[in-house]
Amino acid sequence: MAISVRENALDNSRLDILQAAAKCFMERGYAAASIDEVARSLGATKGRIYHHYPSKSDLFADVFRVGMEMNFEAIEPLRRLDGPALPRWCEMAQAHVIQMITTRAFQRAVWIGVEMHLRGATTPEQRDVFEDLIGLRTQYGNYFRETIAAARDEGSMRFDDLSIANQLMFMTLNSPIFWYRQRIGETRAEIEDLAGQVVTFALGGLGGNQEATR
Amino acid sequence: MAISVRENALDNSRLDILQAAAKCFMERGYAAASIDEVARSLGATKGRIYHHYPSKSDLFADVFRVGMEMNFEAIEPLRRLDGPALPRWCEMAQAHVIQMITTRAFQRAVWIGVEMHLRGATTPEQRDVFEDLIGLRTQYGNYFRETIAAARDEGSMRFDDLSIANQLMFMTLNSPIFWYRQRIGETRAEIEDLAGQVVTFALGGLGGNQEATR
DNA sequence: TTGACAACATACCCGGTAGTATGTTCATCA
DNA sequence: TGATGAACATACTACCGGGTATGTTGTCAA
Repeated sequence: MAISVRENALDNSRLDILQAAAKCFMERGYAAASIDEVARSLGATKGRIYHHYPSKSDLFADVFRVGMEMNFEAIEPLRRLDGPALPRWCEMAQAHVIQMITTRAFQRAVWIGVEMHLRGATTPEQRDVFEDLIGLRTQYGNYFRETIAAARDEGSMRFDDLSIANQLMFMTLNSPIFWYRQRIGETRAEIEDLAGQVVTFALGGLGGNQEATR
Repeated sequence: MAISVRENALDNSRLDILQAAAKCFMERGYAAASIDEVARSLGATKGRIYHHYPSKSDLFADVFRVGMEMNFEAIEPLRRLDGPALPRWCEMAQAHVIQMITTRAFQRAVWIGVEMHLRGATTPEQRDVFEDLIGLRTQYGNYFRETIAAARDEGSMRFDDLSIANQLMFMTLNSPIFWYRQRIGETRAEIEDLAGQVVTFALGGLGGNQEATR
């Protein structure tokens, strides 16, 4: 059908914009990233972007949303696994870290958005849209929070305050968005090994029983 | 002496500016923070700030520098302690986290500066000044890096890649600059307990022998 | 007492950027 | 085949914020 082709083209065009925007937001931050620069990196002009998004804020929000949607997709099948919480957490954490690495630009934008919200660096108009996105992020975070709480109850993790533990865990698991650099010719196995080291660190931090999973 | 009084007044004036600037940079980020806003939070105008600093970039650099100087002061006596590396690391880490909490605005600015450098979001003029500051930060980081390397050699820590472990450790120890909120009537003991949880997480992440320190 | 200078405040310029208003082109459809 | 609208590009405005040029006030030194 012609319509589906057009809609597909539309979606592709929007996806291109989103990817370029994510990269710019990652490289410059929200305030310093300009719409002109996003357009220039696409070989286009502002007109193209403002045709799809009413404002810079809305463009950023869409990057945020798509980033979170990718995260949900990545762990959705894992969080429903049966059995003890510890191996389930390991699977979820590993998938999360790989997600941070492979969709780094989007995840960096998510981080920026969360940070802006925490700092209150949002205008009243942004507030409503951000509330939704932060809600998504909180829900996603709760999946992990519930899992480590269960693991603690099962005796396979040991930590004091749940909120603090969750904070520190995410700080660790998210950290590749800051320091990861893509190597030329890097294999999937190398990325998984890297992610494994991050997960191992987080597991240790949560007082996890290393022997039980190795 | 009259001169020393005047110089002292100068230093106090500059310190006020630095504190206000650190707070603005923390709340808005480098790009979004404006000189006018820093001045306004001091009940002053731009003139005062540009009298002491030639540019926004130099003001930021001074915040960065002072933040790092405070860090060095905090761990200098500890890093020279004799004995095994593990308890020394615990002391250093605890002091570091408390530093992150008590001088949060400055440390947040340090983070912003490091991030800008990593992203290459610096102008050629900023480059030279930033190189110095990043050097300070690297030197500081090496104190910890050497300590955990020693601890691993001594068998009291267990991790794979030293660089990654150091990255993840700092990510954990620095994280209060993002999520810590001052509570009214909070005691020193409560802060130390909070810091203790952060240090414990990092220690576990580094494969530290928990029993040896408790 | 007066000249000089530090420590600001005031007023201004100007480049960059978000957002808008208006073309332009091309495909689709009646 | 002509009309219509999507998907952009072009040209423009408004404003904010870094930086500067200049005025003002108080202090100290000779």
